[in-house]
Amino acid sequence: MAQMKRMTNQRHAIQEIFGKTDRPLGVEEILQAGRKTVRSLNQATVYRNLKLLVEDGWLKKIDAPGVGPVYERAGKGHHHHFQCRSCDRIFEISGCGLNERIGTPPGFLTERHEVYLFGICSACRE
Amino acid sequence: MAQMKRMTNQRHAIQEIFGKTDRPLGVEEILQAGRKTVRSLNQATVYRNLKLLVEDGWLKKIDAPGVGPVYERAGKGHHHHFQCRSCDRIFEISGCGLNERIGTPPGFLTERHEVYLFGICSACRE
DNA sequence: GTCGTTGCAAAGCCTTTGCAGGGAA
DNA sequence: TTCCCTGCAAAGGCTTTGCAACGAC
Repeated sequence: MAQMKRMTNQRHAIQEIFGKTDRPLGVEEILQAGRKTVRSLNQATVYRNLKLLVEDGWLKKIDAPGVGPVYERAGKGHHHHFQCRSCDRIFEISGCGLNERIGTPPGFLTERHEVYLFGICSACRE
Repeated sequence: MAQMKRMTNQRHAIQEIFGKTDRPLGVEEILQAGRKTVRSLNQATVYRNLKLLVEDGWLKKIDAPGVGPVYERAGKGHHHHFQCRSCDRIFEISGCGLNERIGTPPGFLTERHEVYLFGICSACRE
């Protein structure tokens, strides 16, 4: 578990952003949104806080294929993600629909899985 | 489509590697394996040829979460991948196991999907 | 006053690119 | 001979790290 011993304006600003979004956010989005609250907010600070918040179990890092890492609140229950090939944004999708038993090779042990859907989001379809 | 106008020892060495493996390979693995045939093989050459072979439709690039990109022969039919958290190697798994009608949000259009299983491969379990 | 945090700049990775020489056709 | 391709080194993009100043408690 991380230190997280002091609450700063910067960290508070970053955490607040995740209360106002329903989709995972990338580093640059977080930086831009955070600067609306703390104008001096630095990239390195964002990286450091994201790392701490992940270690602390408050955030979850998602490595969606192709785009960089995105972050969402941890503890949301089992779900997967949709990635728009037009705007590159990631969206949360509910449910799972995967039969895990299928395909695990003999002798292998499957512990978890991730499903990514790719396509066009509703905003980009219009 | 790419140029690919001349066959070089370097490119031939890289292509040959994919005839001898049953799992997707990363850049470093390809470089090391290729140097067994062409000792002067350079990283930049590997990157350039991988890009050309993907554009040419001979290879497929897979962005597995967490590890860097890996490459496999194209045209293998619909399948997904297993990633070992011990050795980080990626394995091909047959079949799909995904219920197609899962969770695409209203207004979204799903065009394709990827499934990643994570766990321990048989070699690492021993 | 402590010492965790921040901003800035430098340093690290990984990947791409510029360039001159080399080799396939 | 042509000009695509390679090796090398430099440059890019993203992320991490060192360090002095700052500020939460």
